[in-house]
Amino acid sequence: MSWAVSPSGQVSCESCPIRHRAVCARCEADEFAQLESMKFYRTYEAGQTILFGGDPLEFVASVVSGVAMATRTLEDGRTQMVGLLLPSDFIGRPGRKFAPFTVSAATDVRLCCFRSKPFANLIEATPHIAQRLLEMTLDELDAAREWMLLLGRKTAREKIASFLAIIARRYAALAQSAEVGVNGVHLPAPQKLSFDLPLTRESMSDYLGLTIETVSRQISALKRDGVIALEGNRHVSVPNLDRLLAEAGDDSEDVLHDSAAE
Amino acid sequence: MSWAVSPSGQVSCESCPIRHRAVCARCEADEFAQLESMKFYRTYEAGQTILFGGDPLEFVASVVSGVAMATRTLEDGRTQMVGLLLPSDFIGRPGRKFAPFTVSAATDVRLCCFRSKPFANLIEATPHIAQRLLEMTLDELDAAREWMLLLGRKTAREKIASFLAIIARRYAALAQSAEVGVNGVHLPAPQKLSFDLPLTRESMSDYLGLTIETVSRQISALKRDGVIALEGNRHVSVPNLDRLLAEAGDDSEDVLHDSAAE
DNA sequence: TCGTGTAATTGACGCAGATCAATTCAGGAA
DNA sequence: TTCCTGAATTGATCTGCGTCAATTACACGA
Repeated sequence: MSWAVSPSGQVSCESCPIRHRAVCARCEADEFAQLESMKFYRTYEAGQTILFGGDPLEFVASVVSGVAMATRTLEDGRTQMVGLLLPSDFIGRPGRKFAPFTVSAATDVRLCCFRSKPFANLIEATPHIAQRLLEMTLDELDAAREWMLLLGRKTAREKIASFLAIIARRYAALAQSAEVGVNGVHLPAPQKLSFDLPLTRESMSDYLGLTIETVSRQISALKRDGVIALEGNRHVSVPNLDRLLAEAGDDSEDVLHDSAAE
Repeated sequence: MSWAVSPSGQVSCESCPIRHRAVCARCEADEFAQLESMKFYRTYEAGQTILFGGDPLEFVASVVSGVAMATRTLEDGRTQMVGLLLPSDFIGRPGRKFAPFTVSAATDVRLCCFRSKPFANLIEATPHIAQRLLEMTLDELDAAREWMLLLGRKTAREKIASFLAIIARRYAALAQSAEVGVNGVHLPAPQKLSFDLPLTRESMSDYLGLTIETVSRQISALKRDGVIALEGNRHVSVPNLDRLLAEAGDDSEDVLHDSAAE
C-alpha cells in the first residue's frame, strides 16, 4: 500500500490556504473543531503513487497544496487521466470501499486526511459538509462534461489550447481566493498572464487522450504561431488570452460562469 | 423555450416505476407528500428538444420513462453527448440558473418535474433528498470517468462494444429493480440477453465521439464476427456476454460493482 | 563547471477513422 | 401490398494523429 511518506508539521485550520474552498468551507465552529481533531497530513513527492486503483480506501482527503492526478488504465497499459486534483479538491467518496482509480502526485503534494469511517459518520451528522461535498461534486461533474467534449470532439491543437486555458483559469481562481501567488502564477495585467505547467508532457498526453509526441508538436506549433511563449519546458506565458480561447474552440466561455449559489 | 408538450395523466408516487431509484428514493412519508404535491409531468416525443443549452432553468426533473440525451456543441456544429439519461436519472442542479447543455428526447420521454425554487428550498430542509442527490451525482461522476476513458483511449470497435455493454447493464439493472420488462429488454438466461438500442446511429456516434459511418461499420464487424446479432436496426442480441465484455477492453468489470452503501 | 539521465523535440512513415458519395434498407401511410 | 422518406450501410479515398526512431535540451548532482 501507499501512505508511505513522512507526515510533517500540523497546520491550524484557521490559517489553512484551502479553508474557504475545500469540503470544510461551510462548517460552523463546532463542526470545524471536530474536523480539526480528526485530521492528519500526508505528503508525497512528485511521481509517487498515492493510491492504487482497486486498493481498499481507508482515508479521504483534501489536496492542500500541489497537483495530483486520477488515472484509469486498460489491460494493455493505455492510460487516461480522469481527474486533475488541485488544491481544495477532494479525494474519496463516503461509503466507498475500494479506489476506482489510481491517484498519483504530479508535483509534491500535501493532503489533509480523514479516516473514512469517522468521516462518513460526521457527514451523516453535519449537513454543512454534505452540502459542500454535493456542490463540489456537481462542479466536478460539470468539468468532466467539458472534458468529455474535449476528448470526443476537439482536434489536437484545440485540446492543447483548452488545457492551457483550463490551467490558467483554475490557477487564477486559486490565486484570487488565496490572494497570493501559487505555483509560480502571476497575473500582471488582465489579458497577459504566465504560469508553470503542473504536468509533464506525458501527463498532459494522458489528460488529453493524445501521445506525448503530438502534445510536443502542437505546443511547438502554438509557440511558432505566437499564441504562447515558453521559458524552459514548463513556464508558459500567454500574450493574448482571447487568442488562446479562440484556439480552444469553445463556443464561448459562457456556461461555466454560472454560480451554484442560490 | 421548450416545455412545449401537453401534460398528461398524473400518477401516484406509490406506483411510480422509479420510486426506489430516483432522487426521492430515500424520502420519509412527510417529505414524500411534499414532493407529491409539487410534482407535475411533462412528456416529449422522440427527437424533441427538452431544453436548450443556455436557457434559463425553471425546472428540475426526474426521467420517469424513455431516454434523454445531454449534449454539448462546438461553434462549428461538432456535437458530443455528455449525459445519457435513463429512467430515474435527474436533470438539473439546485441553484443553477442556466442550462449548461442541451437536453433532448431520444425516445418518447416522460419527466416528473419540480419548479427549481421550491425544490431548492425543499433540499435545504430535507437531508434525505440531498443525500440521495449526492449519491446519484457521485454515481454519475463515476460513469463520466469511465466515459472519459472510452473517449480518450478506446478504439472504435471497443467503443461500440463498451456502449452495448453499458446499455445492456443499465437496462438489466432497471428491469431488475422494476421486476418487469422495460423497453423491450429480456433476460431469458444469464449469459444470453437481448435489448433494443435506445439511440439512432447518429446519437451513438455523438455518444462515442465517432462518425455515423464508423459506428455502422463497427456494428457490422461485430455482427460478422458473431459477437452480436441484429434483428432490424435496433434490436440487438448478445449470445455471449463475456465475449462482448472482452471486446470492450476494460481490465475487468471490478470497480463499478462497489456499492455506495455504508 | 561538467557530465549524466530523463524529458522533450523533431522527422519519416503508416494506419484508424474521417470524409465524400452512392446505394440499400426499414418502417409507416395510403 | 406498394410507395416513400429518413436511417443505415457500404465503398473509395484522404488525413490527422500514432508509431518508430533519432537527436537535442534540460535539471540536477558531483
